[in-house]
Amino acid sequence: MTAGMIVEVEAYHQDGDLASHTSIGRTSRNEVMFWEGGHCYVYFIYGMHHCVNVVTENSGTGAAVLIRAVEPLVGLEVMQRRRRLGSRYTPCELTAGPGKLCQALGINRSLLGHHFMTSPTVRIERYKNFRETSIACGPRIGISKSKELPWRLAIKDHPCLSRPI
DNA sequence: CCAGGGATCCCCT
DNA sequence: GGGGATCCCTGGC
Repeated sequence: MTAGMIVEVEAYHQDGDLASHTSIGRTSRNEVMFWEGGHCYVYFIYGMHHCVNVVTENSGTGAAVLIRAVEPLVGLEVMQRRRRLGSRYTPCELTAGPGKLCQALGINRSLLGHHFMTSPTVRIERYKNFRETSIACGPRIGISKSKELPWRLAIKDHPCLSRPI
């Protein structure tokens, strides 16, 4: 088993967000983003990487939160093998980035459409509470449209962020 | 240390 | 037929 604490996310929404996969309407690719909140939306990008999202909102609304960084907590040796890192690495390198964390946690499209509360292979549960003042927000990364939306959220100054916020 | 480019596949136009 | 919610390695300073 591998596990970690989510430390950085980005929100995507059908309404007024041209960077969202759902901004073009419902297609076979983005279908799961229109399901009930709590489902797992995984997509493959740049020919080599997976990204994992938690669907949000009610059924019929195309919205999700992309998980961008995790602090690794359980199964670090497994993560190291999956990431194909040598012996010199810092724990955060395992999971500080949306593609990296999918590789480290073994997430691929076989999990597409699973539910994070009921799936036998992937789950999200409450771990810690953070004050609102310890959360930072800023522009999302790697997009060209709707850049202005401050929908990247992260734990302030956490060492495992994909980039400082 | 940083900027640039290649890898490589799926889905939409 | 082409772009993309990325990553890693290279080359130049």
